[in-house]
Amino acid sequence: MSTEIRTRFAPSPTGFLHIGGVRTALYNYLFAEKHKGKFILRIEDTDRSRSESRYSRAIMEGLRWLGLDWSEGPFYQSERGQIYEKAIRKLSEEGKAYRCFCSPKELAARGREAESRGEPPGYDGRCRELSSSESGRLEKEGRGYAWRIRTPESGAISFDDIIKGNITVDAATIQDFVLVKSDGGPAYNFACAADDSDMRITHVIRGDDHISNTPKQLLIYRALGENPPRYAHLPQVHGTDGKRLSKRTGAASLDEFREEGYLPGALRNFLALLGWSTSDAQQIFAPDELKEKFDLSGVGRSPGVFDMEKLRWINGKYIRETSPAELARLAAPWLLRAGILKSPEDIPERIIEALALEKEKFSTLSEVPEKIGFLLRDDVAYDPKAVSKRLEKDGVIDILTDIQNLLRETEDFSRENLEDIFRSYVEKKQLGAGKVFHPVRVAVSGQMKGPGLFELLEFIGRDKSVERIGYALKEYVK
RNA sequence: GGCGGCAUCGUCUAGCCUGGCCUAGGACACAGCCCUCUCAAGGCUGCGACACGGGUUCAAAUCCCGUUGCCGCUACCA
Repeated sequence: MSTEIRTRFAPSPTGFLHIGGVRTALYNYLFAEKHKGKFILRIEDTDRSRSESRYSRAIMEGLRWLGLDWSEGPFYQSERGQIYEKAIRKLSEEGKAYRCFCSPKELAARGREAESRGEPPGYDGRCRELSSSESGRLEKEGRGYAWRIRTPESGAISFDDIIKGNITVDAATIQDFVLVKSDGGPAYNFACAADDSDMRITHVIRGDDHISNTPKQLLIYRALGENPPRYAHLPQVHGTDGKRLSKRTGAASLDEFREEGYLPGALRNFLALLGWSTSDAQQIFAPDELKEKFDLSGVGRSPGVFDMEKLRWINGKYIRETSPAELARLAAPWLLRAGILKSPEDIPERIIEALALEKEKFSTLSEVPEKIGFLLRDDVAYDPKAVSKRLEKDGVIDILTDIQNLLRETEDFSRENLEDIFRSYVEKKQLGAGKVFHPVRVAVSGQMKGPGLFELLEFIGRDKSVERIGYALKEYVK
């Protein structure tokens, strides 16, 4: 019988969800899904002064938006005190942890001293061999204390990382680090290992900035007498400048991507590819295809740079595959803000039609208003460049006049029929198609770019088209 | 400083474990062409990389050693 795969995402609520963290969450989710296991959410809020519940809420909302639904949790470390107390009691009884009465101030001072002497800073082991009577006396004096682990003085600690391979560290380089802080709360490594153990996590998938923590956590597992999970350390994600991803290099928090108008599916697709790939280098994945194909063996070892251009490309691909009606629903917040849409509940058919005409031109949802605005406004904004290039030319006056007359008489204003009319006119007059199409396009829309001419005319309608050509003739054509 | 990690086109990467099929493949971006009424989309072509130096071998991107560079940890932060 194979054991259930259990992964977890363990953010600390000290800020908004960073895009690197999102990728970590995604890999954990995908790995668990692929193996029909569980994906657990654990909020690491042991830093009482920096943790805020609004961040926890934002993190969860972000994960839900991305579709990374967790199967257990959220568990808050701040509510799991009994777990850590029980563990520390066991360790203390077995002599694997001890109380340290040195205050942070003293520690810092001794650390600086050691450094000035050219020695490595860090804990000097002063309280390690305190007798129980001394220890009791110090406690009665009312001195605060922290719990430290008794670390081995020699030997090798090694583990086989799924991504990085075998990693070995000399135990002597690991100090007696703090397990429980003097405020009674667990320190990171302790809370993490105690929880991973308690939650029966089978695979710890996290950023490789945690590699140096792993031996410490292994030591805790060993002291607890538990079997450690498998570890998979993901390479970091950097910005274009090679540093940690930040606002300066584009965007850093999930919310920013959401506000820019990236689709959750596109972001998942992009993030999955940032560090992972299939051997055939597939770029675009259908819904649910990621969780089938994802595999930790396809994760690379080297850090990656967040490529905004590629994200835009993927997002555009996803937008092109979205139906106009769905797209209208998704773009509603931006349309609303631009004043193009009045109510998100009631999306006019006309907006959906406009979207259908311009769909392949958006990279993000935030670009939608500016790109369909010219189709929907009543007054045409004539682009000066378009006017000078396509209207202020010889022969335009005759062409527009002819076309205006033809359109005025046209009952069937469908794109197909319009095309027939234009084609036969062009043929009859022995003109190049562009010679006719371009001025009409500008006269009717004010722009040089846009949908195909016949779709454009059909969309605008006969009366408006005729009227606009008349206006252009009067105002712009010489 | 110590310890650990990483190193293929500008970017994401395939290949590395199990040397030869690699005159190093794909994707984004960029350039050109095609399609075409414009802009896109799409198609095609091009540009473009094994960090450096030694070794092992008939043969190295792939194995070994060293150098360099970048990153992380070295907290009673997580």
